Amino acid sequence: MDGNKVRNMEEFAMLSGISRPTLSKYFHDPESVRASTRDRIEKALAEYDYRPNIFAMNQNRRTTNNIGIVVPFLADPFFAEIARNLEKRCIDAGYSPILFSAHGDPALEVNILESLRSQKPAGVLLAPLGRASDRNHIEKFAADIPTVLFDSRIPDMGAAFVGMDNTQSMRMLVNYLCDSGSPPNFLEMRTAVNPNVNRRRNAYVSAMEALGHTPEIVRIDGEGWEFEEIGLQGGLSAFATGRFTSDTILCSNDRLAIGLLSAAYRSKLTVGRGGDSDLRIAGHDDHPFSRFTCPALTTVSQDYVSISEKSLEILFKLMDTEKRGEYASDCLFDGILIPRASA
Amino acid sequence: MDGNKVRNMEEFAMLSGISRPTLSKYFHDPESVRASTRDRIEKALAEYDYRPNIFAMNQNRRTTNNIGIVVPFLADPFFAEIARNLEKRCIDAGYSPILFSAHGDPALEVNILESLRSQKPAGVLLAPLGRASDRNHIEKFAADIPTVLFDSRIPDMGAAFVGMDNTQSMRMLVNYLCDSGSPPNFLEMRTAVNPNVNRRRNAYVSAMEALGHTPEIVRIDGEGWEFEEIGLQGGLSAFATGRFTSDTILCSNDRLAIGLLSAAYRSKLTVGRGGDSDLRIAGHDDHPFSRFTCPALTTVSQDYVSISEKSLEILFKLMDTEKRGEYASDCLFDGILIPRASA
DNA sequence: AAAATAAGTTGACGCGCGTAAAGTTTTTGG
DNA sequence: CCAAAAACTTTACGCGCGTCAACTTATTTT
Repeated sequence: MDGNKVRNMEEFAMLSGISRPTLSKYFHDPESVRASTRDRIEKALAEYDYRPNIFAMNQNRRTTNNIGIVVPFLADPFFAEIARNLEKRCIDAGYSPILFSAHGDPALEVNILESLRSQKPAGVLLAPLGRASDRNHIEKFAADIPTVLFDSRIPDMGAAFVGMDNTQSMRMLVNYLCDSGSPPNFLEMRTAVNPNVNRRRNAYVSAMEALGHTPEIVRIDGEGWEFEEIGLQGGLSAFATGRFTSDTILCSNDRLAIGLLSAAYRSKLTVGRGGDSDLRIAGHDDHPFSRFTCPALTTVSQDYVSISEKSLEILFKLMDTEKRGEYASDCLFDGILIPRASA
Repeated sequence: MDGNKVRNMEEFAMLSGISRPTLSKYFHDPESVRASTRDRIEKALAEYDYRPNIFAMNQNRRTTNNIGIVVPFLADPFFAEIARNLEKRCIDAGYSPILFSAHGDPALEVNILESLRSQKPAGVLLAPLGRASDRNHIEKFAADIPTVLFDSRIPDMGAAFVGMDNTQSMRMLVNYLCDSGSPPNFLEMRTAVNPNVNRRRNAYVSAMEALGHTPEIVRIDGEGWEFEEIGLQGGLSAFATGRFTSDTILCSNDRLAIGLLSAAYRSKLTVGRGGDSDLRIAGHDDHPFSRFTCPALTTVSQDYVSISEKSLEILFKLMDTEKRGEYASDCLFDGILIPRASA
């Protein structure tokens, strides 16, 4: 391009010899104009430096082509990874993803939704904070703007949800652990951050009972989203005070398990499924780092790809349709057991 | 609020009894109107549901109050963490951060800068991909929009940079390792993703030579940003073929070290600074997970807080001033040695 | 209390683009 | 080849807000 900066569409219309309404159509959807016209426009585009003013564009449109992606805690690689997946898919579908993290703060989550509102996004993919979320606020938001919740379900909410079947996955883990060694204790934080944890605990209990074992839940202190640190500190004190009644410990998620692995190491306890180890430890989520822990962590894989794919599939339907509520039913994926060296 | 949706500023002016130009001033800067007027406006704001249309607001402004934050790879918790820091500071300063990740893709990085351009951000904080970045493009961008580069310096670029002093930090690490045991080998990827790695290697070499030791560099194969996997695979094969000439290995960054720890574990090599261990391993960056590896990783801390603080401080100056170039000099922070159990 | 200053009001125009209506040209299809 | 359909052009208005000029009112200053 000449580097000739073109001020506005009017001027570009002059220079390109195409009328402004046609250009407007083109920029909204290049396929909506005749191929020959498209060629002429693109030739001019190559010659002159013009890009439509997005603010003026969006001012008059009811919705933009932005898609909001909101996660509760981006410093958690699990969410970073799924956000990456979602972003890529949005771009491929011709949308502009805008990424937000609530950083574990419910007030910030509300702020994000508010500012998202004024962005007039075409749709929003929201992994809520969970327990701490302002349920009412989210429900109103989802009523106004096409929204798909993922990862963490909020009970009794009439919005679309995509996530994993915690009951299935925990049962599978419990069965595996009982098959291959002693029945596990369940390790969780005293204050559950989201409903997934509750569901996992309940699934643990019923899976244990179904096998005729007595469930044993160990709760450790700690608030917030620094799960590894909580797992480490809680693990150290639990080992020191002998709170575990089994040599096998099933953690409510991988990050807690990573902390617990660290606690075991520091407590000179060996972890592994071999008979010569002191402990077996398993997690849940197939966190990106779980493959690299020492030993590698046995876990259940959340299928990032399927979840992000399905989330967007439903969101696009929601955006197309006016009949919301049609997709309000949950879409749950089965987890896949990832047996590694730790259990 | 009544929930009375107010369409536009005109209507809100009627309802509140304040003239539109004054409202406009208020929304641009609440302090710019008299306290009594401010009170009246805020009272009305509490009563009616009105928020200015951001698209119409930004259309006529030369810059918005958005600040772009661009990182090369958000699934790396190091960047997630620093992004969190930057975001928070932006919000506290009254700006709206917009977060982007290039996901390791140079083309995407260019796209991000392009779309950022049309967002008219007040400023941009950019951690470039590094070697793969389109240097020219970034330079032009920084010439037009107040930009502070961080983490990865791009050589011969007349833009402000905030980062750490790799030379200092590596020298410190080398000295520490040589003091406490045998001189280290240096482990790096064959294809450096960014200039930091080169600087670290050179610093390693000169620090070793200064101590009268022969530097020994081990390069492993692998492309992209999946450093842990590369460290694991490269480590496994390096251990198997006996490529290390020392029992102490200094990795060019923590993520590589995490992979190497995993490789050592799988190769039945014990890691630690005790005399009874087979290996010592150290990293660089104080990655959020390095505290939880088994054993915990000895490393050099990048001071997230100082870096993000300084980056924004310089950016704000850049945004205020027209005299760019004044802050073009590098601002480097010293690393802090974090000795842990691994070395 | 009058004069000087600061703050607010009224009225009007412009930003860049969406979009509708009416007319013209091009393409398509029988 | 001609009629119908599709695509394009011209013209014009509106969106919500920024901002300027000229004027009026409220607050300070001496």
